Amino acid sequence: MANTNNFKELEVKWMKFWEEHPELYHAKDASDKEKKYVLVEFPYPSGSGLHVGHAFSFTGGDVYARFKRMNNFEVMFPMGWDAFGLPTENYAIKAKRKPQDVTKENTDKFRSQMKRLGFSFDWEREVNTTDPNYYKWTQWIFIKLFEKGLAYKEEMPINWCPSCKIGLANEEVVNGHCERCGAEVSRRNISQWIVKITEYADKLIEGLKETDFIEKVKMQQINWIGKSEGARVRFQIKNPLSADADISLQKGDDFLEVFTTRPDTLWGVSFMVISPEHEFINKLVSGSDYQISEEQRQRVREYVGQAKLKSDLERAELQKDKTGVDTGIRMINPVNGKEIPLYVADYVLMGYGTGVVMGVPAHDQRDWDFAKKYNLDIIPVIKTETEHDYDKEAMSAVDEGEMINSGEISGLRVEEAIEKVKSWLEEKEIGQRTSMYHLRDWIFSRQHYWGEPIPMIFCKSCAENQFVSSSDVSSQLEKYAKEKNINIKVLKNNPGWYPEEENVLPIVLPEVEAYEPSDDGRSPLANMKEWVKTKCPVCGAEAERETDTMPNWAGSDWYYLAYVFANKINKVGADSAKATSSQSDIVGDIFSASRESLKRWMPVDVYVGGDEHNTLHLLYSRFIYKFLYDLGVLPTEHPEPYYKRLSHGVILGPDNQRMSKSKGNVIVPEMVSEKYGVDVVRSYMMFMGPFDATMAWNENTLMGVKRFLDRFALYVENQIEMAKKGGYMLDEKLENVVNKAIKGVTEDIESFRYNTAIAKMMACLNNLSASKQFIGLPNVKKLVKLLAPFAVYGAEEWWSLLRNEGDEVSVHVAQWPKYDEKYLVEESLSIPVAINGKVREQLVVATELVGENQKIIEMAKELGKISSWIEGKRIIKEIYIPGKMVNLVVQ
RNA sequence: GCCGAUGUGGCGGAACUGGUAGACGCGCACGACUCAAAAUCGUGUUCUGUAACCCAGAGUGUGGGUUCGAUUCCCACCUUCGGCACCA
Repeated sequence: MANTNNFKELEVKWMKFWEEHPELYHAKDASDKEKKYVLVEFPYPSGSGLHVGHAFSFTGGDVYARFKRMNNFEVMFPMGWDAFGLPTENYAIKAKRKPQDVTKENTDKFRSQMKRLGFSFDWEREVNTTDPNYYKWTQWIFIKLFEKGLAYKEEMPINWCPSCKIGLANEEVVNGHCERCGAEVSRRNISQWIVKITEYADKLIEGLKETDFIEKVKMQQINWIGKSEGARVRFQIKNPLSADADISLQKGDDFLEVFTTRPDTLWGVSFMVISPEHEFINKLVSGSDYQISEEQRQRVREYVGQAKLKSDLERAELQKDKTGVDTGIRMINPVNGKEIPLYVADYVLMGYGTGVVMGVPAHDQRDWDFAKKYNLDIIPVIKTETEHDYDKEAMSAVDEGEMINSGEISGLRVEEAIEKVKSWLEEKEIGQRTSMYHLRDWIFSRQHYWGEPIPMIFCKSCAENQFVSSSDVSSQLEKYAKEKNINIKVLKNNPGWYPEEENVLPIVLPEVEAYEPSDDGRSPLANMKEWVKTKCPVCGAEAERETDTMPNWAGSDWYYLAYVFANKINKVGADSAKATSSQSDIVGDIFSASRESLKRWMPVDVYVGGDEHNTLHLLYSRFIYKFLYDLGVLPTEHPEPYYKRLSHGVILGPDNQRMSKSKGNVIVPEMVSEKYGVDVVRSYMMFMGPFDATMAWNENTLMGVKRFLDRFALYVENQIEMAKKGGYMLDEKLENVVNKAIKGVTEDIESFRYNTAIAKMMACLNNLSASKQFIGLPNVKKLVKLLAPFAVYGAEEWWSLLRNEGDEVSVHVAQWPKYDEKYLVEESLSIPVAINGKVREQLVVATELVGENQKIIEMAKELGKISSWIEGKRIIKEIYIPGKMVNLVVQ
């Protein structure tokens, strides 16, 4: 019998059975059933195997998938491997092995551990990002990004991790340190591929409305994108030395542009500040084009020099103490013609806005700090009902009130003023409405081996010839652009760069001798001279392949789509050497070839993942989905990849600390399963607390769950014995217990409240076993089904003992039990009776009397304790909430 | 500092739209079984007062408010956690 002591035997038995019946968990493309796409984040297959976090979140997804499957949905619950990445590469270097082989080993290990834990993954849809037939399409997507002008090459300072020897995206730098290894990040100039995710900033905000993510996740996404609406405003530079001086600013020769979210405060501007990195500063200190004294020029030069020495981190740390220098330049405020000084100060960032800000000390704390220090005017332009002391601090972030000291807009309310000034700026062509984003473009190049090669070719000859405007090359380029349907601008913006021909994809990672990245920042692939050498698709000259690879995110940006047509991704394992580039059955791209399947399965209904991926992975993958959608290869109507996002919690070690090898508090699911059985571990993890909570592992609580499962097993056994003896009286009360459990468990699983679902089954079993009566085998079967999503092995065993002719071969595809309303109604119920809101006694009434309000109140008053409570007192109010309670207000 | 959460017994946590606070589990106490222990089973378990109760009072971070009635709604504050941080 299936108690938790012979669990090993059962696990072996049923694992084998499921292995022989893959159709149980296979998601059919063609089926009359409604679809349900349940996705859990695919893991990075590390060498140490599945950890508790994996087991926990996968179980959460698995319970839901099984539940939906039993509720007659065609469920897709796939699994794959996000297998590119540094740990494998580092391990391979150390162990002198091929990353491909290491990956194969790790994924095999993960797969078998997952099978043991009883996850109902559809293994026919397994994908692996390092499979050349998978990354063929990752590369294809990149080519499309390039063709649409969303990927460009740029020489730019990047965040460089000296320890990992890799460029990092802004998103991967945490407080100036490498997210992965913690080393301090420095700056380095490297030519990088950049993806223009900023182009989708608005769509990524808008799209959130179409999802059912929890508020927290939506806020994280919105904050990360950081949209501010405002206006650009041009301020004239007063009195340049000569009108035709060789000064080129952003849009002309004699003005500087600022970005402001509050154009209404323009009358309060008493100075301007420019960032030390601004191009104008270079011109100012090096030339003699502006009428400022040599002394001032020298002071600016010194200040800029000092600012350069500070790291971003230092600059941020010194935020309270604002420093700056008057440049000597005077600006003209366009709204009132007032002359104001231009300062240079490092609290103004070059990377946001225009690198120049207007100082409104009365209404911005930073400007106020600066104005106080340099004794600049503080001009209030907004008046609110409360008095404000401008000597103490700024009155910042005021979004209501009345404009004052502001010429023709004085008297307007703030919102009106903002609108009016914006229109006025546009009318007079001094500025225009615009938005700024905190989100930066996405640095897509990595200088490592174990990643997808970026499928681009660089032709030096083309790059050079384009600029000497050889008409011959130019026409060839135009011809190529036309043929490939690429906007010629894209090619001109990236001189010499062309995508690989689609029909040669995938560009397979060659096997190299050494995987170590070089200190000069080039990827190990650069050493593969033969591989690097190729022909220019435009001029035919000798050209070079890109040697950078893609970031980790690339493969996970579209994997939820890959599952849908996994059968078309010709799996050849992780061994690139055996890869074939021909997939004759696919004409054009695999997305278009899979329209029907995509239509059927997308979007993902429930996406289970960790908080750590709520910003980056979610944002990147939503971006790629939207891009593919706009490209027209996704046939879905929903412009978002995931409908619901579920953020799973974290399991801490028994000491209430995050698990780590150094603390020695790591719980390994495989070991615990070995000791107590998979069913116990799964059920315990789901019982610990809410699915999204942070909880400490506690073996005592686990023992409680084990006891429950043992008692359940014993109960089933006893019931079967009783059935053999035959003849039983149906007890309505027990029917009520069973049906209440069905209702409760069903509702709880539906809303991912697994902990209370299990609690309800415990309560149910406690009630049933207390009675020691036979409840009938059909009822026993119902209970087994309720437990099936959690205790997958035990349930299968009990089912095999209980099933009749014609029943499903596996409990996991059996019909989920339905409760019967008639058993939910109890004969009588007990209504609490309160005096002044405090419950004093229970009134037991027959259910059919519940609606008779007056009668109930009278009965309540007659109860012994109640009558003594109200004796001699005046009843002011009598309240009866039908079926819920009686409250008598007395004085 | 800003944004978002969070706070309930000795502990993990229940209480879904305001209606019996503490489900379920752990722990603890007592009892049964046992030579004994473990395991298992049974009973009790928010706190205070009482030998004890069908007794009384207090009680969901703090202070106020709305209500017949508040863990739940409103206001102010505090704690802890997560994210962002000179973003103009």
